[in-house]
Amino acid sequence: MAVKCDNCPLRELEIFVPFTTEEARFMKGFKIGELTVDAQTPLLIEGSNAPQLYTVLAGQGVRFKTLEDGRRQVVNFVFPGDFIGLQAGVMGEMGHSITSATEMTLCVFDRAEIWSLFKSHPDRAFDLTWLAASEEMFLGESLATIGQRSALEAVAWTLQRLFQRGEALGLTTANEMPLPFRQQDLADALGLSLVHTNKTLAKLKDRGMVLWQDGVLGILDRTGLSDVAGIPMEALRPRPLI
Amino acid sequence: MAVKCDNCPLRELEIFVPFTTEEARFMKGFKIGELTVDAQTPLLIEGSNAPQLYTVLAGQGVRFKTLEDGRRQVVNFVFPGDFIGLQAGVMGEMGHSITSATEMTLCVFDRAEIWSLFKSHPDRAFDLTWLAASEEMFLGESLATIGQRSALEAVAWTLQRLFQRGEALGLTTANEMPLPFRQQDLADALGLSLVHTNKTLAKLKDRGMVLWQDGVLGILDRTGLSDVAGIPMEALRPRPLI
DNA sequence: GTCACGATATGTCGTCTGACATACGCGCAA
DNA sequence: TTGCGCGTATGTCAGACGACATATCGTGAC
Repeated sequence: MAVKCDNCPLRELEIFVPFTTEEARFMKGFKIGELTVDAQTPLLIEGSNAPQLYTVLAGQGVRFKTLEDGRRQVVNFVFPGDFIGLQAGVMGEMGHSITSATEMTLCVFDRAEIWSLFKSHPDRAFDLTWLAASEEMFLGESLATIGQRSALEAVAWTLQRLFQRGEALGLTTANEMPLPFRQQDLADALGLSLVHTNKTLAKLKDRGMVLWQDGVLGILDRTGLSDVAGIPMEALRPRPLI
Repeated sequence: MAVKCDNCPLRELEIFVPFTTEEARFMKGFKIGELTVDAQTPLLIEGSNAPQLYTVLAGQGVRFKTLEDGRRQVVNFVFPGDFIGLQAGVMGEMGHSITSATEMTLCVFDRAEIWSLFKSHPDRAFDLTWLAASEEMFLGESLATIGQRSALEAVAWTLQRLFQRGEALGLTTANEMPLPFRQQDLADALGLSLVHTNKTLAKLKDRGMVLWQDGVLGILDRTGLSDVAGIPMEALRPRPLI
C-alpha cells in the first residue's frame, strides 16, 4: 500500500456529482488522502472497526463474508463511486470483508468525521442514508435471485446487472466492459459451485448471449439475456457520491 | 384498517429508547397517529412511493419481493421496533412489499418530515442510517445462509436468529416465543420448497432441538441448534428506535 | 352435519446442482 | 527448458432438493 496523489481520476467523478463550493471545501477537509492498492489486497475485514472509510475512485473489488468453516459468500461487487466502510462508520463493525480485485485508487476519509457530516451537512448525511438504503435494496434483489432463480437465470441476471452498472459508470465501450473477477467470485456470489457456474456460463456462451473472457464481459444478445434474467435491460439511475 | 389510540403499547418501547424532552416533542410532531391493521394486510407495496412510514409497535409481519412469474422471496421478518418504509422515505421507492402476519399496531409518520429530521435532529438521522446499515448487514448474513448453508443449517440458523430477536424484544417466555408465520413463509425466506422445509423442520424436531407448533416456537436444545446453525446462541444488542 | 379450504405431514420419484477427476493454457520461477 | 500453480473447461456419478400425490387436522360457511 502506498499513498499517492498523482494521476488522480477524481475529475471524472465530479462530472456525475457537482459539488457546491462550500460542499467541496467541506469534503476536502473530510478527505484525508488518496490510497492506491494492488490487486487482491484486503481493505476492510469483517468484524473489524476500521478508523478509515473510502470512496472508490478507480478499480474494482469484492465484498464477501466468510463462514466459520471457510465457505465464502460474495455479497456484492465494488465499482468506482462505491462507498466502503459505511457499516464500520455507523455501527462500529463491518458485516463483511472487502478485497480489491484489481489495482484500486481510493479516496480516504476519517471515520470520526461522519458525525460532523450529520451535524453540519444534512444533505450529505441524507445521501449516506440513501446509499445504505440502496445497498439494502440491491441485497434484497440478490436474495431473490439466489433464493428463487435457477442457476441459468441467476448468472444471466448477475451479468446483466453488472453490465448495467458498468453502463451507468461509463465503463462500457459498445457491448463490452472490463470485468476483472474470477468465475469463482461469481460462483460464491450466487451460491453455486465453481464447476456448475462454469457450465452455466458455457450455456450462455453457446446461446450467443454473453462472452466473458480475459477479464472482459461482452453482451452479445441483450434482449435474449434479459429474457433469461427476467428483468428489462435498461440502464440504472445515477447514485449520489460521498 | 382503522386508526385508534387506545391500549397503546408505546410505553413498553420507551423503556428501550428514552427520549429527551425535546426529542419527545419533536417525535410527537413527527408522529401522525397510530394504525391498527388485521393479519394479512398489505402495508407497503414494492415499487410504490408511500407517503407514510411506520414504526411497528406490536405484531409481526413479512417483507418480501415478488418476481414477475409469481415466485416470492421473503427478505426478512418484521418485529416490534422495526422501521418500515425507509426505502420509500429516502429513495422514493420500496424495494419490497410488507404484509402483516398478525394484527399489527403501527406508529405512523409523514414521509415528508424525514427531511426536517435530517436538518434539525442529526442524532436521529444518524439512527436512521444505523438502521439501514443494520438491515444491510442482516441481509448480507441471509445471503450467506441461502447461498452457502444446507437446508438443515439454514432452517436452524433462521430459527435461532428469530429467537434471538425475540429475546432482545422480550417476546420470549422460558424457551418459547410467538412465531405466527407459516412454513411457506420460512420456505420462501430460504429459497426452499414448502415440502422440503417441512421435512427439514421435522428433522430438527426429531432431534429434539426445536418445536414449532400453533404459532409458537420452542427451543429445546440451544447448544445443539447452535451447532447446526453454525453461530453461537447469544442475545442481540438493542437497536435504536425511530 | 358436511363441505370446502388452508396449513401441516409424509412417501415416491425426478432433476438440478455438487463432488470428483482430468485436461488445457498461461504466467512465473528455477 | 522444465516444472508448478492458477484459472478455465468438460465429463461422469452421486446427492440434495423439488415436484407431485395423498392424508390428517382444524376452522369457517351454509
